[in-house]
Amino acid sequence: MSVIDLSKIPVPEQNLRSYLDTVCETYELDFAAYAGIDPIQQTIHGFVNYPEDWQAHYVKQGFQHKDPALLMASRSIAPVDWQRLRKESMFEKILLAGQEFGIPEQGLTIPVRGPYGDVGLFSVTRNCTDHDWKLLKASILGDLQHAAVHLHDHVMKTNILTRRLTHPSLSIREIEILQWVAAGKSQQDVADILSISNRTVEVHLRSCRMKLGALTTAQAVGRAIGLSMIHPV
Amino acid sequence: MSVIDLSKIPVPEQNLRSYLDTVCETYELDFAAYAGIDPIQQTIHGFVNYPEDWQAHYVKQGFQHKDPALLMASRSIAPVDWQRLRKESMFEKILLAGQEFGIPEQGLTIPVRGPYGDVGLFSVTRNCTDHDWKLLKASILGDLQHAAVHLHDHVMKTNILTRRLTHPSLSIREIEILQWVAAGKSQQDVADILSISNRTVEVHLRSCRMKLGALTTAQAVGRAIGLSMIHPV
DNA sequence: ACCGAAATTAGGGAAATCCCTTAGCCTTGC
DNA sequence: GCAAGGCTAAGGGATTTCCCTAATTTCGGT
Repeated sequence: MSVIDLSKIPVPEQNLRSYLDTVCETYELDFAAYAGIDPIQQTIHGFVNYPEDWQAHYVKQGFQHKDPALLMASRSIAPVDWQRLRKESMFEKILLAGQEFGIPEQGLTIPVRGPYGDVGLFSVTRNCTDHDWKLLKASILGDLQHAAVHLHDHVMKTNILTRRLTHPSLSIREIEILQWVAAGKSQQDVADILSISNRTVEVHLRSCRMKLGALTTAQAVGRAIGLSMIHPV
Repeated sequence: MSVIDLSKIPVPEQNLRSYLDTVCETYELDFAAYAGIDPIQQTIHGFVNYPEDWQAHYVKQGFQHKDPALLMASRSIAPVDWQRLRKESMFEKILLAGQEFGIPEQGLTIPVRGPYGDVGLFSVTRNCTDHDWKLLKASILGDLQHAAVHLHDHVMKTNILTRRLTHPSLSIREIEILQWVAAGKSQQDVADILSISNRTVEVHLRSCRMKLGALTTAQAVGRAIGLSMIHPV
């Protein structure tokens, strides 16, 4: 449950954190942050270009699990402007704490989702008036949205979050059978569909459970979906 | 600042079609289309400003279930340029069929996901050379991304899809029990944990299955995870 | 305050799954 | 060629899930 600084992880290409810097420079922003939610463990991994001390304070207080900006954005399709959160006490608290570290009041969090329940939250901040913020936002929102998608796509492709999503190796047959079970078929149904014995189906399912470390078939289905090895039907 | 404010568009669906027209005019595009995928029934609802006859032909052929542009975009985070699909025979077939109705070769499909497993696919097309398309794309991709997000957000906030999604409202008890089952607990385990009868647990699970339209508990777990109602454990 | 819909609680019996075991055939890799 | 692992198949018995029914409680609406 700790925030991992992805910028310290060796990435074949460019340092992701410097990408945030570039975004800030390009769009006249103060800070930018990316937080990726691991769809399996529900942990949050992030990298930011906030000041180190604010980052430390933020994590120490466990703000990443309470921050209304992240919570609301993780339930939203459209970007969430922090102005809409001002009435919330928890947000006020975080904002107040952030002021001591020079964190601006104006901000915006953009959610991006992938097909496997993965979520990326891209936040940017700027110290300015409400009016200026509105103007700035309107002019760069499209680009920020694009940047957010690009960022999350890149993170998911460079195995940072997905590394553990591909490891347990079910055989093709096992995945095939588990997919049918996830589609609501009984063992006998699957046996008939695949023209094999229901006993055989059961052996494969047991193998699936063992490999996935699941106690029941239902749990195995859940894990396999969480691991994006099969899809919910 | 060429982004269109979707929030000012009235509710009825006919106006969404006119929004597509507006997008096309603004960005010098020929056609635009939106397709929303119901995560439960796996059905596709859409509206387009393609010619009526192409639309009819497309649906009649069942292309919405085979179209590589839709399939790939529904598994992608980033937008999918149709140029990347040219090698696929099915795409070639659809493109060839579309040519008779004046459907351009250049196109782009942008996926947008919501927190409930809902997916919106926003496609635009333009008849031009590869080079011109590349230039156009680079200049408007951010805005299109933004438009796609607001389109899907708007549809989800007003449309039938939303009703389908918010309606499978499992009770707190049902979610609690399904979450335990997803964690590998048996009915009796859950009964002991919650200090209720295993019969009661079973009834709740049956209710879960019914509400989620699932045939088996394993399928219900899968769907609930797909809908982010519970988490894989 | 009352009614109805939904949630929560169970029991009994039928059906399916799960576990342990053995075993032949085929492919892949060293 | 041989070993390892995947796919197939099966019996028997214990456990679990599933289906039908039904009582009690809770809660929003008139």
